[in-house]
Amino acid sequence: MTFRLAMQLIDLFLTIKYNNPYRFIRRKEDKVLQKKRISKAVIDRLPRYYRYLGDLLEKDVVRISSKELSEKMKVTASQIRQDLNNFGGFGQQGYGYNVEYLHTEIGKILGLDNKYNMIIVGAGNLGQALANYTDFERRGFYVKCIFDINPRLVGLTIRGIEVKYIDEMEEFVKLNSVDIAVLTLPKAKAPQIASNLVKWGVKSIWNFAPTDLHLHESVVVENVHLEESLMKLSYKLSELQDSDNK
Amino acid sequence: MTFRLAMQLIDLFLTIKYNNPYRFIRRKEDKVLQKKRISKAVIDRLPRYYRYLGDLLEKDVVRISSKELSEKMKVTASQIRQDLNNFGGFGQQGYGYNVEYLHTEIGKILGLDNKYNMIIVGAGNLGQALANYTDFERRGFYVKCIFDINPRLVGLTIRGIEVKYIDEMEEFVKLNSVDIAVLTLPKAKAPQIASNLVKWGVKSIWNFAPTDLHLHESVVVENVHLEESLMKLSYKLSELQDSDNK
DNA sequence: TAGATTGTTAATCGATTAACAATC
DNA sequence: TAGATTGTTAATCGATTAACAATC
Repeated sequence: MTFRLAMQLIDLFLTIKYNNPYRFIRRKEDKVLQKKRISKAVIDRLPRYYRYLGDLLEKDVVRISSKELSEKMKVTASQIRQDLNNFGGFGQQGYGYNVEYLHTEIGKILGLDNKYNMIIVGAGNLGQALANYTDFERRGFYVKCIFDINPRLVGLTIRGIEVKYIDEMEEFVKLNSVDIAVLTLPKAKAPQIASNLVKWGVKSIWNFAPTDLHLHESVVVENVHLEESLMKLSYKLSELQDSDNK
Repeated sequence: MTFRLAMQLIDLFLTIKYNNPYRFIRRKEDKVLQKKRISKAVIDRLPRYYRYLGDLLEKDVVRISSKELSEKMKVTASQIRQDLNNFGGFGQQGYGYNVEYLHTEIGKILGLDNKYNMIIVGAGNLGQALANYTDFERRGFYVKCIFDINPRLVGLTIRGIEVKYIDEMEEFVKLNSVDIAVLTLPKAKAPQIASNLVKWGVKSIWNFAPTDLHLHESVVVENVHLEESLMKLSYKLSELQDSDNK
């Protein structure tokens, strides 16, 4: 009862001072209670911030201002501050941001303070390459098993990770908590296998097959379409040649 | 002289009919002469249109309306029409779009009617995986040579493509027309090697090293940052769990 | 305290969607 | 011709940038 009264007094005060009623209440709702939706554009930039902060950390840089960081990253300081303030105030007026703290906090936002179990489906060249990539483990992503349909690949071991026959996948997924399934297989097989994996309890798909997967909205899908990336490159190349010819 | 007079008459006519002076001339400038800048968002979507049209083509679909396509691709029909009309009118009122024609035209816009010579720098797992990927050739991207610093990899042959010692790269690039260099090497070495490649005449870089390359603006760089893609996935996963807990 | 730099509001810019006349 | 669907303008929406008061 006294709390409510106090809030009302604060509101009154703010109303008079800023001509802006319910400011205090509104802010609380926005950030703490409502958890407003973050735009895709912001999320796309977060890993890049994380990478730059990691690089600074390696160089033992202790603090950085949004202006300095903006010059390194070739974005505006405004955008950096705006982006970060979606998640909270990580800086300090007159000082800037503490590099280690901000790095850690963005890591938490990205979910890098968790551990993730992955399986790779498709032990072809790309699947093997990803299994060999040790950097993922540093961020908490662990490849637990690889599956393939080709008997010649079954039994292989990559960095201690076994390649099993695809028929064993259902049991494995049901017995183990698999957070992420990496699909490095032909596009014809991807939709069916993805759908099964989800049925068996996999929560997210890192999809390298050149097709869009239409799964239940609660399933997280992140696509890596290499061919599309290469096409964008060739678009830019042709554009360049066109302007040269003028 | 008569041409100019005719144009002026058309202008006059349009001015009276549409109360919109110089419409004819303006359109010509916009699309044919001026070649207005296409936004990144549009270019990002082009390869996806290309892929869907390719799929339709395989299923022998002859025509498609923006509405039908929009339902398949889960975008708005408006966006499709708006996107395509950046490059020209490919459709026909009352009919829609001819799938094969549109596919070919988007291919041309993406520069897929050209051939590109590529080299891969870094014959590790990812480099080898990309060298083995035959689908690129179908689109006109040819891997001519692979280079590595590791003597144990030098001499290897992948699909007939030789792995050469990195010291031979300068000569190779200068003697052959290399359009695209694929960087699948550690981030520490990427900036220096990229800079050298550009000096020797390479026009574009497909960069898989987890770092941003700062090269002359005339050089096309397309990044594939796998780790960042995985972080976006883990962000979405944590977001999901947060909302489950509510 | 003075200077610096954030957090945040307001202004601008650009991209998406809606609407509809043109036209096949 | 009537129906369908584009190409294109206008309206809306969202994201980026600018500005500045708050404050370390």
